[in-house]
Amino acid sequence: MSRSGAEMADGRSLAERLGPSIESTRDQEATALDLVLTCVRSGIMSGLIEPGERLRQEELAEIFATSRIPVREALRALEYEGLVTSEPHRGFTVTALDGDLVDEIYELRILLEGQAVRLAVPLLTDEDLRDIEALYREMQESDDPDRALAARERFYLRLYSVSGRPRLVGLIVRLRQEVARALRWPTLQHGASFHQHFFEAIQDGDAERAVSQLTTHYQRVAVLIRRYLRESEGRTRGTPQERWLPRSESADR
Amino acid sequence: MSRSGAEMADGRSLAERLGPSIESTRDQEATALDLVLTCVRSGIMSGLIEPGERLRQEELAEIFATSRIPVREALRALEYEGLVTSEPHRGFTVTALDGDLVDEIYELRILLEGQAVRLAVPLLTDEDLRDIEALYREMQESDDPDRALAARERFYLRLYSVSGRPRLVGLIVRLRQEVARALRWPTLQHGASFHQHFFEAIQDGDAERAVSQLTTHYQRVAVLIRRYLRESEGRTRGTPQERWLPRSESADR
DNA sequence: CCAACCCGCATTGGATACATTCTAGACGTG
DNA sequence: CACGTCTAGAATGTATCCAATGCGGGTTGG
Repeated sequence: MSRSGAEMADGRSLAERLGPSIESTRDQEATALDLVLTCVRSGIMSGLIEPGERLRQEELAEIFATSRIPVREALRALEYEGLVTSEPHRGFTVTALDGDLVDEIYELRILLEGQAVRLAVPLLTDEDLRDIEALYREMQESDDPDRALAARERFYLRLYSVSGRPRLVGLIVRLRQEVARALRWPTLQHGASFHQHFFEAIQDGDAERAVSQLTTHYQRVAVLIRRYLRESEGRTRGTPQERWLPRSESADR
Repeated sequence: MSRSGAEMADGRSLAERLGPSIESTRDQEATALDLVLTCVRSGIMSGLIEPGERLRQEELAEIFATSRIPVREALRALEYEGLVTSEPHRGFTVTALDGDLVDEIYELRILLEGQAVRLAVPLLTDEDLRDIEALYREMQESDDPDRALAARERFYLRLYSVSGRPRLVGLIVRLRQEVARALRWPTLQHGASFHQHFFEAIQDGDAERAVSQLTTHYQRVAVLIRRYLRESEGRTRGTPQERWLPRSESADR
């Protein structure tokens, strides 16, 4: 327990990678649970914490200057969100995305987001469209990638919420979150043009055209991510010890 | 702490209702968390624990002879599954099904189960069909409602798993679980005839006919459940103190 | 030199205890 | 009688401590 930052992945210890996020988030979150939850989630989604990396409760507790209890609850919450995986008495690891999982998630996203679009578009009011257009502009014009990504998520959330289906929207949000990491990877050259076509179809009230745009785009993105995963398969990232192979084939649980 | 069974709903204390399930489940589950999770979940789904009933952590901890920590983690897991709802500093309650929620869940089930059927039917092997037919017969011929229900769930699980989409199947299982309580209510007179048509379509390899059967059946069931909810709205079940009205309109969270 | 066994350590799972925050009901007052 | 306040109780959030499990290194025998 004396070694403070022995676990490395991209050369820096977990504490070093998470440090900045902690200080900016502290005092914004009411409880230690929320602090850990927010920081670890953004760390995973931003790629700071790599897929397959092991998350030790005590190490995180030390980093966040708290006890293991809030850490455990935060990790369990992340497990429900799909971002980490746990096995009894073996601990938590960041869920690794494999090609099959990515394909299935994008297939589900096409199904669910398509349904949300079909339900929402006929119900759009002028106020909805104004809000959505503002988010669209923020997303397209922002130079900061983080801001652009955040605006994009709010854009979709705002649009889909019009459907009046909270459960559907909740499922979509979780699926998007699960693959958000992958969007950091160099897959989104033609994202801007898709968003333009998609938004124009929304503006025109043409749900089917929007769904069609969305479908072909997601299919393409899934292929790109799969290719990226295959290409990066050879070069091992992180030390082999930290690269943590699951014991069983796929404990989906 | 001295009052062992002060909380009643159908006349028996929570401990009395959960007791048998505990003893039969203990030693099968690895951790205390799994024990509480399994017992409370089956208690909710079987109707032993009523919608709207309050679940106090300390009471459950006492019942399961454990501490509050595994109880809390189990309740959080059930919250994620949608079976219980929590509000800060007010505790956990069994999620009450309202008509809108039921409608949305059945809409989602039509979407997701329809997709699973379309994916699975073309892939069915002879072995798959044999297994599925065995489960179908068990479901139709069993006199014990519990056995019939269990067989039905395994029937659908076996069928949908053929699709090779574990995430899709997982979502379906959770949605079915959420409304499983409602199926205890007198809504399924014509269930048998639907299952027959559905199974025959599966046997014929006609996915679209199966999806069409499923769609109209689920739409009808949703209407029946909604009517049942409206009719039973007047007569309060349980003592008024236990009947726990949500404070806000719909904290879906 | 290699393999199998065994012991020790690291890590997770769980229990108890305490501080804090909120709710709900009773009480008093305008 | 209505409304605000106050207080007792409970539920939550967290820390610390103990038990159980799994993994790896070391040792010993062939």
